[in-house]
Amino acid sequence: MPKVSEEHRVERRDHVIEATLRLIVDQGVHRLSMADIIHESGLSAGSIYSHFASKDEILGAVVELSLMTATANLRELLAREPLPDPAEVIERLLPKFAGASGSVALIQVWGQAVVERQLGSIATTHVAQLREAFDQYAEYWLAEQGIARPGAGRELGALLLALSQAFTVQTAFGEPFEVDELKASIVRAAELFAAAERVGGHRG
Amino acid sequence: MPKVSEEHRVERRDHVIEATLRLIVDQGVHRLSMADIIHESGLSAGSIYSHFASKDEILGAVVELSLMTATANLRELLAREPLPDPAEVIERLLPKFAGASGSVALIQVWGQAVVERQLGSIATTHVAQLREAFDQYAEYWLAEQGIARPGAGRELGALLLALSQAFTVQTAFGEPFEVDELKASIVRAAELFAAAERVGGHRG
DNA sequence: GTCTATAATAAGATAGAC
DNA sequence: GTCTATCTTATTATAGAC
Repeated sequence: MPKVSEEHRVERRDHVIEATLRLIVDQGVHRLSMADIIHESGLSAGSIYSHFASKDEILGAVVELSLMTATANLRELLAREPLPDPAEVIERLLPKFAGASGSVALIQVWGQAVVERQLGSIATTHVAQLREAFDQYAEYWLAEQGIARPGAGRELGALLLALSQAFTVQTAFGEPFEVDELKASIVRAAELFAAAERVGGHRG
Repeated sequence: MPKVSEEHRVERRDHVIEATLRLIVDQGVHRLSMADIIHESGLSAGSIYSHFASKDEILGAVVELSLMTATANLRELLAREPLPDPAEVIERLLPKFAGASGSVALIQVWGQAVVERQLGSIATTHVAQLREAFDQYAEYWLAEQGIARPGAGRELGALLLALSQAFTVQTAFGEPFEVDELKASIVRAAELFAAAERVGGHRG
């Protein structure tokens, strides 16, 4: 196995993937052409096609990277001491690009994943992992609040994942959404959840 | 003003818009070609171009219709007696197509709106209206629960709008999301909100 | 208004030299 | 592996008859 060559290969692929991601943020998937990717990456057509079989393969790699990034970020947050609060977790899920860019990219990625079989199955895998990470975070966070009811973590995890999706949508849109208001909603929802658990657990 | 002609015009436009929407649900915006629209609508190229200046104009109309539909549906729900519960409201927001299709279309529409200036401003308007309708629904619903604190409607409205966005994402994806779990989250969040208001109002 | 046929261009992918 | 040049097909939009 030639090691240098392998490193080079990965480096080149990442370079192309990131150029593509930038383009998607700027102009959207539906205006994305190979000519754009060639220009933005600074590589040539021949070079790109020696690393990717097709434009679709590049898109697949972009989808995978985007979704993996969110899960990786959440896992990193899970390991922090002290544990970040729910609003912070959701805010730091997409730091690949600053501000709205990560959200814009992710929404485009969703649009692809929802419509293309192959991308959809990639997405399913990563989303399941993201969900697990959220459940675990919720469990830890509830434990800090002195709550340990089995199942509570999963319930709050579901809510937080849902709210993180809303966060993605709203930051991508910008106007007329207000990020601070949404963050307040998230914090409040989590607090209400914890308070209710503290008082009486989940009433059926 | 020739009335028949005007009706005809609107009818033809709607026909094209709905054909386009079907295609978007099936194959996504990024694979949408005029040839597809021509075939799916059953009209000819010449006919379509006599009603729309360009493919982009068709897409704009699709975006506008999709977003208007959600607001219109919510307003209709607002007028119902008895008032539907939060989970039902969110579920019935996108009944234009049954099941996941409405969500799939809407996610595609978001992807477009987030990236194209012109579509973005259309979206901003409609989203603001949707938000207002949600606030009002929340106010009514809280009133039914015996809660009338000024501002409470806006707070719950923000939460419900956010959760409706998550609902759109999750129904569009399908696996591994579970709609019933999300609906349970929505109901529970609303109930916790109401319960907290009943006990002590919003603590700062 | 609507149709068929087609012009003009854009886009994905490959060939072949280095 | 990488480049330039190019092939081939798709694609948007229009022309002109009816």
